[in-house]
Amino acid sequence: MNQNLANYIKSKRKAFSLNQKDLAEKAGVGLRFIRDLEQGKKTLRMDKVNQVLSLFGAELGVVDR
Amino acid sequence: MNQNLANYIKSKRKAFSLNQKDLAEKAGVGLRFIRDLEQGKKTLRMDKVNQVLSLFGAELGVVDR
DNA sequence: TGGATTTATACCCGAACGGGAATAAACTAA
DNA sequence: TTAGTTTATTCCCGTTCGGGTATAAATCCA
Repeated sequence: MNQNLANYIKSKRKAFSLNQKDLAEKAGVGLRFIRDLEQGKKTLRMDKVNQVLSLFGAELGVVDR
Repeated sequence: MNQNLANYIKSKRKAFSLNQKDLAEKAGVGLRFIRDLEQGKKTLRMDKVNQVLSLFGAELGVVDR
């Protein structure tokens, strides 16, 4: 799923024609975080991830594996 | 959604007749973490949350808001 | 090909997560 | 009630996340 999360963010970002820096600013997180996120880092903090997802009308939730 | 995550864990835990201590041990996380989780703390680390969810065949994923 | 833009990697460091333990509170049963 | 179990609150403290920055690598066009 982490690959999915990373890909979701990456594709959404590109769909909005944003670069990582712009996305970081819009989401209110650091550039480093966007990079960790798009590279599938697994130890991210949920609240920060949700800050980014909310820009795209999404959030973290429980899904079946 | 955080309330949902908290409630999901809590109801699953009870469905398996586990107390927080047992769940913590089975998931390989600290008791403090289970408590933070069930009380809806938003700044949890994704990997730790997934450690717990995997016991119930679930995981964190992107969902619509 | 070369220059500009974008992305990736590496470092420092403050802030806070999470483990563990102690204590208190809440709940249940006898 | 009282004892026993479970859950909640609070502390110390090591580990690491995430911001910021600098540098390198990759990508994109003209």
